[in-house]
Amino acid sequence: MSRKKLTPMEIEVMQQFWQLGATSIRDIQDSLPENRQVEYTTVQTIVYRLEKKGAVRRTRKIGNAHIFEAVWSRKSAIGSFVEDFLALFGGSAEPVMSHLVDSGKLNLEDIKMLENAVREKAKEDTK
Amino acid sequence: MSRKKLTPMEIEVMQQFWQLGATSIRDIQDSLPENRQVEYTTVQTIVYRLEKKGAVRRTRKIGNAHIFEAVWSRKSAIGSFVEDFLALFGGSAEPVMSHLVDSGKLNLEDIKMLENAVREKAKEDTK
DNA sequence: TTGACATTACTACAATTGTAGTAATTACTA
DNA sequence: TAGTAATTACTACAATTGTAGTAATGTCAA
Repeated sequence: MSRKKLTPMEIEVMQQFWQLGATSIRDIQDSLPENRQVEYTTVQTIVYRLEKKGAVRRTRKIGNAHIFEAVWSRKSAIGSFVEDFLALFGGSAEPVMSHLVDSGKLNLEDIKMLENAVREKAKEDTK
Repeated sequence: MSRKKLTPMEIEVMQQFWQLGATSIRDIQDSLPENRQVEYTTVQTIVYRLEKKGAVRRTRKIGNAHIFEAVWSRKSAIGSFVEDFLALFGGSAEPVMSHLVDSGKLNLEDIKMLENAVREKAKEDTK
């Protein structure tokens, strides 16, 4: 069913849901980073759009306010983002990895953990 | 100077420049994947926008046609894409790596190469 | 119960993006 | 050199995105 894509601003709001769990629009607004403060109704619009896309849903009301929660997991959102990204640049993970190494975002420790993860996965897969 | 961001369609066209080198709009159009065929003037618009952003430039004319070439390298474009992506999801490379492992896009051989690359880089850095 | 404050539901709007049409111009061919 | 085919330069336009305003409604405290 190929879920609709999220825009950067929508992701930013989703981050808050992933962090806070079920919560109100006001709380989302308050939890945005200082340098990203926007009006209440701006957050509201984004949340409504996320709802329309199926990324969040209303769960209940507290007083006057609707409480929303994420429907899409962070993991899956990251997954489709990475997939789209890779597709755009040819489908291979290599260029991304190269960049991470070049920019110093990956050290030997990270590599070690990755290696273990890959081994684990291999074990899982053959089970 | 924080270069302007490229849209997905613009990236798609840049891919062709990176592949073909200096070339004409017609050739870009022809080289797009079959499932992405668009009108000549569509490609033209994208190229003009890329030119405005400084991502490509005109080099010379062949007959009637302008020849354009990439100004921004593939490597740097990928770099800023990855950076933006990471920033959006918290700045750490971890979630991306996890996805690559989970989706089977990284195997032990890839890891080995990464490890070497990291070691090489470490050596470079201390030099 | 009522009035103030919060929240909702709805509308707006400019910039960007993907897509393409059209008119004018250029260049090669017969 | 004149006609035609390609290319350019310019314009258009709907959908999406980021941002927010406004009017109506709901809720709670006094």
